Amino acid sequence: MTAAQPQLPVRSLRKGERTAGRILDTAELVFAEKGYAGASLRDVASAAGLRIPSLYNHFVSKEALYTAVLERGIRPILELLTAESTRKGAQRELLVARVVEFLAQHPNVPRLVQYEVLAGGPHLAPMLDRWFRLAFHEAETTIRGLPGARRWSKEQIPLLVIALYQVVIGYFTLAPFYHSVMGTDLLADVAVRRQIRFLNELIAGLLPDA
Amino acid sequence: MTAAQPQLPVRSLRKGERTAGRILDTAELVFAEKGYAGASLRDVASAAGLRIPSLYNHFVSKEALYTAVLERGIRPILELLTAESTRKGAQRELLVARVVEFLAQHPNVPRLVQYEVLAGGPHLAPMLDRWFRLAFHEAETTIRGLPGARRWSKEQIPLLVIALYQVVIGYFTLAPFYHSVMGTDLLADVAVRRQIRFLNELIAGLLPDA
Amino acid sequence: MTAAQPQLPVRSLRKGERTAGRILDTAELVFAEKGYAGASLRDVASAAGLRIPSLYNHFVSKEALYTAVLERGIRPILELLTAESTRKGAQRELLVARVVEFLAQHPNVPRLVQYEVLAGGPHLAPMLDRWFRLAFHEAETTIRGLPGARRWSKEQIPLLVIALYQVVIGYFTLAPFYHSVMGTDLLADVAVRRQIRFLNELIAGLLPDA
Amino acid sequence: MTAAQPQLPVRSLRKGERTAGRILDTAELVFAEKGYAGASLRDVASAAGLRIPSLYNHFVSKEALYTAVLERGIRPILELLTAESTRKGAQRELLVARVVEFLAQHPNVPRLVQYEVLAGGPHLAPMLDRWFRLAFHEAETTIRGLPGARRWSKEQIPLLVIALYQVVIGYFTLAPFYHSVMGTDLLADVAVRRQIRFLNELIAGLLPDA
DNA sequence: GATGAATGAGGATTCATTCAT
DNA sequence: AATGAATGAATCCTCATTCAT
Repeated sequence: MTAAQPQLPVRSLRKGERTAGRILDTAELVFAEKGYAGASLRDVASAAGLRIPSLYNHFVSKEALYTAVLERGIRPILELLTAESTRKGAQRELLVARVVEFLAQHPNVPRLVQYEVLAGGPHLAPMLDRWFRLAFHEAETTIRGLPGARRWSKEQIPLLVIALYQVVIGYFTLAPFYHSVMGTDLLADVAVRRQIRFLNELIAGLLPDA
Repeated sequence: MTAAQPQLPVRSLRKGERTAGRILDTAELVFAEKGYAGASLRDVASAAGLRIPSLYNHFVSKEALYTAVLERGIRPILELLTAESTRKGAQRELLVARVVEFLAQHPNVPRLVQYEVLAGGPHLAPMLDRWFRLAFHEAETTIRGLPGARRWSKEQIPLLVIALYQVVIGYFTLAPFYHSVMGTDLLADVAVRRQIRFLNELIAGLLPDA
Repeated sequence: MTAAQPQLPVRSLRKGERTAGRILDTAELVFAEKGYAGASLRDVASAAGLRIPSLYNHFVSKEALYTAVLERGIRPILELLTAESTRKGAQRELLVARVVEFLAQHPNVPRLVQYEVLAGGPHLAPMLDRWFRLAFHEAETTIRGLPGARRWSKEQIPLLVIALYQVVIGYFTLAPFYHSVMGTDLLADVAVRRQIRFLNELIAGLLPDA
Repeated sequence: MTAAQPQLPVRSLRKGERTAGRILDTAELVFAEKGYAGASLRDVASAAGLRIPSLYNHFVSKEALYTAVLERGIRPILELLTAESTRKGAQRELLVARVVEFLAQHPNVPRLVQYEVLAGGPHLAPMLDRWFRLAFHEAETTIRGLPGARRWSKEQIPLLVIALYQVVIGYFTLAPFYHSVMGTDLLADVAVRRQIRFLNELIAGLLPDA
């Protein structure tokens, strides 16, 4: 507050901000595992090394914490999409790779989104709404501009978008369950790279360049 | 259920069975909407026109009711898959159509499955386990036997199966949210038929016959 | 439910109704002692010999219980006033006596009312509102019709009503505190009879008949 | 407060004392509105433009703050009574006027007192105890010495005191509620003067000089 | 078979208080 | 002197479950 704190580095966070970040991290994990209804503040607090009331020093309610988690998780994807949407279509392979790589590093996010979609989410995350509309419209127009899109009728384009969305998101959504049932860890590095390659070939198959 | 109840017409069910069925129906809806954690017996009971304790005359616990709902929802798909798996590969288009048609008529089922998969399900539904393994292995071997499979490497086949699974299931999972956000009802008859056609073309595109 | 319960006497209450009544009784006491904010459901439950959740089998919330207590306490006075208001003015001594006797037998009621008045009550007890308006208007017109009212100016009548209200109610409101501080029990039978006599003389002094 | 702080002008208060005074002011308001149980330190702090922990720099606990508010509110009345009690009986009209005027300028005080009386106060305000005993005894002996007291029996004198107490205090206690229900502001200047006149006439009626 | 009543366990949230800064 | 952060205790309330009717 006074000018007498000179050497405080720009990057450093105050204690409260660090705690809030830690809460966000653990809450993201808990919500991604159990969904909003299934997650209790007790889970979040104990995973964060706090008592329940302490959470209220950083977030005004369970719901506020949840939406904060959601916002923080989704915003980067949003930015990725809006940034990439200005580029030329030829770089669409890169976009898929980037999104998948981000999701692979934040595997909680697709789970949060899936839970939210299942719950009918909008009332909990109005921003999800925007994102969906944006992403789907964006994808549709992008695909329509591709030469390979001639294979699909006008009404099939949205179905293609939905399908791609499910393939991309669902891979991560399914991962833990797939691991426990089939024994294969889809989140391992090799697996993710393989999935990126697969997705590119899939897209190439569905939207051939020539 | 057995023929050993002489003085009742074959089709008729005892009152208790009718009530149990009604409970299953409403519970399926409630669980599909809110997931296991988010659904309360109060929701189920009031939707069924009963008081909570009455549920216990038909199911020993919330969990038992839930697994009964799950079993009843999944069994037909299981039977569909095992029955179809004995047929020749040329009929795979039919299989997709049948599965999708079943899901379209029971749109709660894919939602139940998705919630369950997200929750890490096995401990709640041991039968889901069997089904997954079976379905995925079945699908893999079926695909491997197709001529169009040459396009995909051995390691990509499971990814293809996962992708197809997500595309089929996810269509219904997403439907309510898609409706509320985009205004299009994916569960309408036309939409479902369009999706079946789309899926056949998609499969044809990914696994060309020649 | 069936006609097979013949000898059930009309007066008898079902178990649930008895319990609800008991809860109302103890809640009245607790709320009268501590006010709405100061009373906890724990107090009420343990005084009623129940656990807290059981209260919710009979009242949907703390507030609902509170308003039920308030209604039950105030209604008889309301009826007393409306019934008496049709009588001739000469019997006003009787009215005071009746009200005071009722309050003496239900000493919680004036305390509930006082707490409620202090808290600004209306939002908790919309019926209190009606009662107040009714009682004050009633009293004003009654007093205006008396010969002794000539002593007071038009603007003083409401003040007289307020004063009488405070004297009547306040006697019981003050009783427990007065007892603990001065050692005199204002709720004892003799004391109440003395107060009735005093009130009549007071009224006679303020509104002399001739 | 003491003259021993040379370099500060006599009237000025240190910053801390100013803050403490502000806290007392807002706490008085909050406690008068909601009572001790219904008021939270959050209410007090935010009304005072502070955060909760800051209150503890000035008062060691909620209870200490409360009793400080009570003391500060009641002391002037106490002083008024003890000072006036030495005067001659003929000036009793002045006494009533002074008390009522003080209460009109500090309408929170009668509310605090009423809440406290309802709650059975002594344990929270041992000083209230003294005051009550003093005030009631004082009033009794004063009244007994008046010529008009012959109308009342020995046992009725305390009842008369109680009645007068209720009339004086209750006017202010009722004011906010009366305002919201009847639309008349009893705390307005005219209303207060009218009440003073009314009280004098009331006393004159009950204790006629001749 | 249906239900009112009762309850242990747990839900989110508020509160008064403390302490380090 | 002011406050952000932390917390034990208690708040109201919901939940799944049981039992007597």
